[in-house]
Amino acid sequence: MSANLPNLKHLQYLLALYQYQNFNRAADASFVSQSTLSSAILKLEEQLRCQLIERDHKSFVFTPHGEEVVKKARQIIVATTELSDYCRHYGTPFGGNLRLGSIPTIAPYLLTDLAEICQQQLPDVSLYLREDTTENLMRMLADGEIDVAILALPVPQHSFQQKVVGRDAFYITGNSALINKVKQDPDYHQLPQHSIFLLSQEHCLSEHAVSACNVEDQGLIHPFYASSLTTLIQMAHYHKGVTFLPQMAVDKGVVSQKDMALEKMPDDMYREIGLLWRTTSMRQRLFLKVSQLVTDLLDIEKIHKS
Amino acid sequence: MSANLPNLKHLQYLLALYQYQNFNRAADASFVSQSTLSSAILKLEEQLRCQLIERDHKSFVFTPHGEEVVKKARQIIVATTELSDYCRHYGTPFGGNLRLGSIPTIAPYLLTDLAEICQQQLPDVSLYLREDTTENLMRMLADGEIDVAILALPVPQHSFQQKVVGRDAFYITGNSALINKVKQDPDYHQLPQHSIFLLSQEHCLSEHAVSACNVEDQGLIHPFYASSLTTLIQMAHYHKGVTFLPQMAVDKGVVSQKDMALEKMPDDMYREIGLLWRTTSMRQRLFLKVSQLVTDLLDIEKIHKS
DNA sequence: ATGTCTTAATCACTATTTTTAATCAAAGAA
DNA sequence: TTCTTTGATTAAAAATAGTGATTAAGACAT
Repeated sequence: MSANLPNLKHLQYLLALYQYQNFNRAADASFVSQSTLSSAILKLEEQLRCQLIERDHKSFVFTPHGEEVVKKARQIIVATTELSDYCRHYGTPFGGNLRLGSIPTIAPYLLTDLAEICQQQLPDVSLYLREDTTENLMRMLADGEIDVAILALPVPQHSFQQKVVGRDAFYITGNSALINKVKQDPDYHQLPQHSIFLLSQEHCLSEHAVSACNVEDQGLIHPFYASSLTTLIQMAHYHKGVTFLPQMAVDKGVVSQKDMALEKMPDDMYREIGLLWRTTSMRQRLFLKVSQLVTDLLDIEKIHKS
Repeated sequence: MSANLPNLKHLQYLLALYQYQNFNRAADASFVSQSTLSSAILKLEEQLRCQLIERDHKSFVFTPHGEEVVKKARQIIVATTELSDYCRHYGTPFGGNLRLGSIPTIAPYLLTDLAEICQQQLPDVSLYLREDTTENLMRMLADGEIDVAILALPVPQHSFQQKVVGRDAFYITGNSALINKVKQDPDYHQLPQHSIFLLSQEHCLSEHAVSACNVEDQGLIHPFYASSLTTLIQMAHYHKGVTFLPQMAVDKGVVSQKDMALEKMPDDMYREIGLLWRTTSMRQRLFLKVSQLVTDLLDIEKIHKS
């Protein structure tokens, strides 16, 4: 019935070749000789009965078909690695490496606390942290480069397991006069031109803030976009404008300038925080535990606040 | 970085062993000797560093952990088989074997037409049909035993790709006097005790019909449940009761008794028909084509009807 | 008790596959 | 030119998979 399936090692070599686009470097990275890698690819092509790369005497390119095969091969290797890891840590489900990714508007304010709590509650887990954009983290999650992502929801269509771990309220900060104005009448359109400062496009926080406050009007928003929360605050401060901050950043005291006002926004303005992992992962128990820890963390901050 | 992954062949042997629960039979089914299979399992256990089966001198049982490994191994083998199939039929995306499953209240009325249209529109596809319950078909889909399922929606939580292909109206048929009564006043509670006949539990049609008509009242429903639509009709006929039929069955003339009335139910009483396939499949183009064919089929019947 | 089955594990051996080191030919670069 | 870098090729070595025969241990009938 089922046919002659390719060798997993060969699929790994294929992935390395795709990554390095060079036989020698791919071979080095795989700790095998160049000829091993070369013949593995030939063997794969023979076995699958289709051309994966187009050879051009000196160099090569992947065929469109070859790229599809790479994608699928990656899925297979990820799944098998999951199996292997699962077995290696059987008996200690709350152990092993945990590669966790988060976005720049969460990571600095949540992960230090999380790391500390993990060390207490999950002493056998080795935590590896990674900070990147939502988009990149999703790719890394799919490719098995990280195990869990902590993101601001909602996240574009995906097929991961998702667990909501809490809400993170929005705050408005900046020039006291402007803040007071808005505090009395929460209509942002009364603000001066270019007085709202935002993070650059790739940060989902801007999106959330804009949609939460109905300030799509480009005139209000300053055309220069900051690349981190700290520069964002400094910009708003320097130019006497306002900006939006998530509660977890506020709690960590990112607003230290004395002449800056800070107001919590209405209760319905918040972002949801969620944990994501591969549906196929075999470590759901650990991830659920971690999501509980994060939930507790967010709750504690909230209680502490009130 | 990534470890020493198990051999796919070994995983296949493990699946065979799980299926047959016997080394000799599993070895035969895998076309290898018993010693090969035995050492493959040992090798796997050594490589994964965990016990998969508990040996009891003469026989064995899978450990709970071993069963988890089997599940994951099945995923891996399915994915790799998809890869292999995809390559084998590269260039002819509308070719190859198509193993399609459907439920007993759809299959007999839809699949003959579908088979005919497939032969015309997809001459290079070899269609294999399979009839079973929703639950079993979902398992078979997950395990790669079939490629697509045509089911009545909604289907319990799942992680398959789903495409709605049409609506199938409900009809009521049976004793003319009862049907007339209901026709004038669509309250089913006026019907005599035990006058509503249904299919047995495992057919989702009953569920849909019951929830569509609000006849949860057990008194109305006859305690004997039919196991197919034709026996269902005969039961309703013989006992002068009524029953519900899907339009596709009606269109195929399942109600031939002269003294049986047949009425279409209100427009909002229908079941949705959907195609499901593995999200991981590499043949989405084919499946979308097939779902289009089914959509057309259901539409044509509808037009033909009106 | 005794012999016969059936079970999975083990052993010595062979066949196959994978990997290697060394070499080759082609294309650029210095 | 000469040197380097590219991937392919070769033959030999190493690793792995597979085989048949054998073993040990329980099940079961006589």
